[in-house]
Amino acid sequence: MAKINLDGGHSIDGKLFRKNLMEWGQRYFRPFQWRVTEDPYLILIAEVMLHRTRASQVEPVYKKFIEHYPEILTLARAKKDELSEILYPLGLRWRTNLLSEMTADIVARFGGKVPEEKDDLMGLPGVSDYIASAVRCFAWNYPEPLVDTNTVRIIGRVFGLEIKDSSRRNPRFRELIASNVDHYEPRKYNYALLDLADRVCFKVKEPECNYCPIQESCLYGVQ
DNA sequence: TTCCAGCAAA
DNA sequence: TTTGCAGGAA
Repeated sequence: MAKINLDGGHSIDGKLFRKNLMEWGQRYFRPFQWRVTEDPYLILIAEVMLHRTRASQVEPVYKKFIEHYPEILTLARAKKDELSEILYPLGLRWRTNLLSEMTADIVARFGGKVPEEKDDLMGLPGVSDYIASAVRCFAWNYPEPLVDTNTVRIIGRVFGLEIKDSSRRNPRFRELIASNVDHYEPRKYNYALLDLADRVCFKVKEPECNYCPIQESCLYGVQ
């Protein structure tokens, strides 16, 4: 019975938490294009696009993008103006340059293959902890913790922690998120967390706790 | 800690 | 019209 208990705070039955979450996640899985592939290149591209950008906004751009650049060598040969035109609707225009630099780096230092090691990924321009972890989890199924605005919100609510903008850099949050990752099916687990954040555990709108699969583990709303 | 930058939902 | 978004870099 894997109990999680840090600093004498709230403790949960981690095994039950994961079971409930993943059963729910299987049912409500959002089948985005970048989720039905294990190609690390495609997953990396998606993660870069999802950076501070809604999935619904990414969908049409991603589709068009991979039609033009189905693999990394076609992207490496891309014309700059065509690339920025495709990426334009996403905003954050510095993404174009970063993506070019990232691509060139993968070609130059890793022979055009997206590296599998965490440190190698994090050495790429535009790639830090979140994207490196996401690629490793979704492409190779490594049990990586994903620390982003969504997982911070869910885990923060479960453990009754105050959630601030800076919480995603808080080691305590990172520890809690890491200690709950499922080690048998990490990909399924992390997708379920992101889907739960989108469909139930809303940020601004009041979360729909009555429909939440992990309600019994969660301190949110408990008196 | 602050900026990023277009878009869609509210 | 305002608000907030699958983070990273400065």
